[in-house]
Amino acid sequence: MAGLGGQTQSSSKTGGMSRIQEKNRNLILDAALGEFSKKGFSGATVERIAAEAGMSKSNLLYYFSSKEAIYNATLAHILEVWLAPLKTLDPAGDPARELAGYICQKIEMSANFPEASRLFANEVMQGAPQILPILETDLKRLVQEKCGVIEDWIDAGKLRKVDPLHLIFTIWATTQHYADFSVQIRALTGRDLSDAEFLQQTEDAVTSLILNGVGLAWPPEETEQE
Amino acid sequence: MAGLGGQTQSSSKTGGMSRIQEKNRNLILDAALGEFSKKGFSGATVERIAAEAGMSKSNLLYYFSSKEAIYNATLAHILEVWLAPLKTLDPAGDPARELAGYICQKIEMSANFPEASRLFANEVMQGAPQILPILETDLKRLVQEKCGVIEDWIDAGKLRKVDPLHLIFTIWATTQHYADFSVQIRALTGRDLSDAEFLQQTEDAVTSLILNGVGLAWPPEETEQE
DNA sequence: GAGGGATTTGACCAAATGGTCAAGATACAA
DNA sequence: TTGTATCTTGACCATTTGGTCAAATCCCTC
Repeated sequence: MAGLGGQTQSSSKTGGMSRIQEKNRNLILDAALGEFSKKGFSGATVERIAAEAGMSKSNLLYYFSSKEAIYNATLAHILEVWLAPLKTLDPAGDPARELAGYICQKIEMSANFPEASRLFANEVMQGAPQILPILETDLKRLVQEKCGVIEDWIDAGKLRKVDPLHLIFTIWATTQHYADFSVQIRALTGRDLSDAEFLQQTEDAVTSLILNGVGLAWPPEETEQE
Repeated sequence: MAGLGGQTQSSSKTGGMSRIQEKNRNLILDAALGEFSKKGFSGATVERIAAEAGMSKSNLLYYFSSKEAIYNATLAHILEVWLAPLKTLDPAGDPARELAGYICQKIEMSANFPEASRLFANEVMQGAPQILPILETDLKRLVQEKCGVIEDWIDAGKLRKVDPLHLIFTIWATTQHYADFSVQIRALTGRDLSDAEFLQQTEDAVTSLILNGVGLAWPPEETEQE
């Protein structure tokens, strides 16, 4: 495995692709996400991905040159949307609302795209063979920027003094846990995030725990919305 | 894979085993933990485990009848110690100290046995094919008991009203994150829990975040220790 | 130190799997 | 319609890998 290089030209760019190509690539990526997230890279088989995508293995290999290529494309495909929520943390916004919003976004990602979460978790747990470079550059830059935002909130006295890095890690850990360990959660509670009521409960519990953890009142006093 | 049944007679019971047997079984289990945690069940190979344990594949299969048997034994071997900390939550103790102690124990488990954490995470993420029954019985019972303890603290007014289940999930998620995602954490911070200073920082940050999250003062006022 | 069970191993096997290839089917432009 | 590029597939191959087996070696008891 050689790391996800530049050849992953366009995950969503439709340019220069026939209708058939675009349709089949999407079918494959969807199937691959299911298979890789369920079985991990080694446990996944090209044959099953092809079957799930409704085509022959040979045909799949016409679109992606190797198993690793499918894996990289799948990873690239989800990475963007997966890391997006953090970018929305607005320095100018109200810290409590910003953090609560971020937490809820992440929990809803876990609810709506649990497979993406597990794929990402799997990749990182195996040592991030493909995405390590991205973590060390793009993600690191983004995280440092947002740590700065949180620092500023702290310096402005809006937040209790907390290490921003560990706050971010805690938010990631907690929110993704509900996707990655959903089987365990279902075993213990009989429910998971696909249950709307449980989702709401989870958002409330996690948000209130973390917001109070950083010294912010939550839920905000309902004096006036405007 | 048929689930980890009763045939896993004795993970630590030394009875009825020659010295050679005990030595080799331990060598194998150690090697297997490394391999399985690094590569997952499918990615691991019996040959590599054997090599790591310093014996031939054939010999390994003399001690464990199949790859799955090694995997189950490894899982059983770590499960006990992995879930132990929760059992120490003492209803009679001071909630702040009890929770802080639990959190630190878990973080230190992540520091000292990151492979066990990743093996466990891997197993659960794949749907817990082997340990689901244990989760649904033993773990469920234990968690319910400890939720009761936390409820009692809340009813006694010692804790802010929080869903105990989500509190436990948050603690698990946060503490295990530092082991399971250590590669990502190293990519972002340049350090991980093997660094004593970072370990201390992490314990402080996580403990303070969660304890304050449930409405407990932390660190406790240093009035008098006795 | 001889006998016998426990331990160890290399040779081997069968199944699974990633990937190739050449031939056939399909869609689309002229 | 027809020719060509795109798309699709079954047959096939090489490698990996879990597991078997019989033969050899070791260890321990008597």
